[in-house]
Amino acid sequence: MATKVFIVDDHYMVIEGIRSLLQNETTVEWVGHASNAASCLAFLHQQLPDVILMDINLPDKNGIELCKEVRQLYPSVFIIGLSTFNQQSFIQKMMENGASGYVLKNATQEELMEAIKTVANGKTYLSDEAALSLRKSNSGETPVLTRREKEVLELIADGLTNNEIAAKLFISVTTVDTHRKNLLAKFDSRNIASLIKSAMQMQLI
Amino acid sequence: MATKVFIVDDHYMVIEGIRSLLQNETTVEWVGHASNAASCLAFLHQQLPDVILMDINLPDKNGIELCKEVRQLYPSVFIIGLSTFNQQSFIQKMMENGASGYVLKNATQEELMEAIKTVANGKTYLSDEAALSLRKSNSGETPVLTRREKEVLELIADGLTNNEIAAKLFISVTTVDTHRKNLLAKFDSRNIASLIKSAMQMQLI
DNA sequence: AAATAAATCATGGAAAAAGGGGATAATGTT
DNA sequence: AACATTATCCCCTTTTTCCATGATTTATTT
Repeated sequence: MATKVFIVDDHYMVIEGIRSLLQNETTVEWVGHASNAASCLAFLHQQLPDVILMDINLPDKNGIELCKEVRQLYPSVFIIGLSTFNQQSFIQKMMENGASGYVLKNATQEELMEAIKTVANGKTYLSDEAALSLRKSNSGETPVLTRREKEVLELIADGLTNNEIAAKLFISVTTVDTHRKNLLAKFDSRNIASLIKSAMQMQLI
Repeated sequence: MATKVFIVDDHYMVIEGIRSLLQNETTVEWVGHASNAASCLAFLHQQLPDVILMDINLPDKNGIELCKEVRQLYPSVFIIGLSTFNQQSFIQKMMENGASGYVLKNATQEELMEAIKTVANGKTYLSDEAALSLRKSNSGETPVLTRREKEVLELIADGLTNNEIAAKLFISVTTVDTHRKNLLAKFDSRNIASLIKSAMQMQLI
């Protein structure tokens, strides 16, 4: 029996591309597509595919959240993350939220088919590039922030001073200062300017 | 006679999508595709299309530079920028470097066809979203920086202090401080943290 | 229960940035 | 030549950040 595949992507050209790649495959059945999270959920209410190819950038909700929701509601449906960029943070978050695979949009037909087949069998598929950039990120760079640190970081980036942050979070200024110091250490930055730049590049803000 | 169209995009799925969208069109002839700047230039050496659909993110060179080069070498070839995002800065730069149009990757078949037809006739085509975000950027926000200010901004973002920047640029610290103050004013920021965030969002760093 | 990690608070001092004011030379534009 | 912009320079004050060092109370995990 053919594997039922559903696509969620807001880029018409990508949907067309995938459709064209899959149309000659007999082991795969295209059951439909959605261009946003809402219509994806509506579709799943009617019919369940085996595998969903899901873009991480959607207009109404980000794919990472949608991934989590779908997995909770329908544990039998496996999800493959789909993205233009192979950014560690995205791949990681997607996998943490229940995705079974990750494929870049420059994947070949063979790669895509292998991903679908692998994931449909309950296994995990990572494209070579994605696996590489995951390993790279785990073996260095991207710091792991605590909840509080993230919170403080956001406020710093919004231009608040330590005093203002302290007032806002109902904590002492010295505590904010400590968080700030820890942030600088974790990012290996000399000052807030370069810290913000790094954090933005790593998509942490 | 059919309009000869060539595609430069490093995403296989997008190429497939466009090919599929164009294959039933009799007024358009698909003459080939390239997945990077180098092989695009190699192709043009052999054969000249009427219109090139060009992604702005390419592995070896960014589409903006490639656009400029192609227009200088082959003024008869018109270029349509192609991108996932409708970011003012990209659209603007692409148009400044000789592109005749800009289309988002979520464009419909009709939109794409209209863009190709319009551009092939030597006119300009901007997708609605692109035109909107261009107007938005021109009518506010994004500050215009001088050469020196940009230079200083980069160094600040790299974590250098005023003293270090002064030493590096062979100017006085007070001058650097003035540039800093002007930057803060232009970005309407209270401090460097929020300035860097804004500048990163506006793709100025 | 013990160990680890996270969040909290503190002191004191040096360095840097932010905010206010003003001024002159060099370029580019009309 | 007149004007506008850009780049350069200076002083002074206050605020904020950065740095070093240390410590206590909550979670969280083993």
